[in-house]
Amino acid sequence: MAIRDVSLAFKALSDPTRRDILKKLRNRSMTPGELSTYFSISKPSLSHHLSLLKAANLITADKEGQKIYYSLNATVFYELLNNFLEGFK
Amino acid sequence: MAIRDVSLAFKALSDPTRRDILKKLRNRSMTPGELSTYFSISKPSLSHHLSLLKAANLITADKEGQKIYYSLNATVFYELLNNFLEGFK
DNA sequence: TATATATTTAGATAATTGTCTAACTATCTA
DNA sequence: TAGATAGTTAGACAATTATCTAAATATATA
Repeated sequence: MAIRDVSLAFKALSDPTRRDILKKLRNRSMTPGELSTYFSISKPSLSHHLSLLKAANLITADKEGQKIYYSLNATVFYELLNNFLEGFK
Repeated sequence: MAIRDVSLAFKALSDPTRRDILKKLRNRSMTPGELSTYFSISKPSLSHHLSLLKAANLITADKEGQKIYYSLNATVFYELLNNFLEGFK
C-alpha cells in the first residue's frame, strides 16, 4: 500500500477530530459505534471522518457481520510523514 | 520557536502550491516577487499562501527595504512532523 | 516631490468542509 | 419473518477556502 494523494492525507490530518480518531486506533481496531462513545459528534459525522481517513489511506476497514473494524494503516502513515521529511532534508 | 497549532500546520501542508513554495524555500530565502515567477497564480494569491504558511509558523519573513525575504522555518517543520510521528510510535 | 517597484489588503465569488437530521442498507436474532 | 442493531448515504446549511481584480501601503530613486 502506498500514499495515493499527499494533499488528501495532509487534509485528513488537519482536522483535530480525525487526529483523535487515529490516536484511538493506535493500539487496536475499533468499530464506529465504539469510537462514537469517545466523541461528541453524530454518527453520520463520525462516519464522514472515517471515510475521509479511508480515502487518504490512513486507515483500513474490515467488515465482520454487521460490524466494521477500522484500523490505523501504520505503514502508509509512516511512509507519508517520513517521505515528506525526506523531501526536506 | 515551537509548533503553535497542529491543525493550522497540517492545513497549510495540505495545499500543493504551499508545499511547492516550501520546496522552493528549502535551499534559500526568496521574495514574493521571485517566488511568483515559478507559479501561475496572481501575486495576491501567492501573498495569501505565504501568510498562511507564516501563520502556521512554517516560514519566517525578513524585511529588507521594499523586499521581504521568506525562509523555511526548518526547525518547526521537523518538530511538527517528528513530534507527530512520536505520538504514533 | 513625483514616479516606479514590491507587496499586501479589500471585497467578491465559486468551491469545499463539517455538521446535523432523516432515511436507507445490511446483518443478526427471537 | 419482524424487529433490533450497526453503519452509511442523502440533503441541507453555515463557515471556510482559493482565487481573482482593484486599491492601498511602503520603500526607493530620479
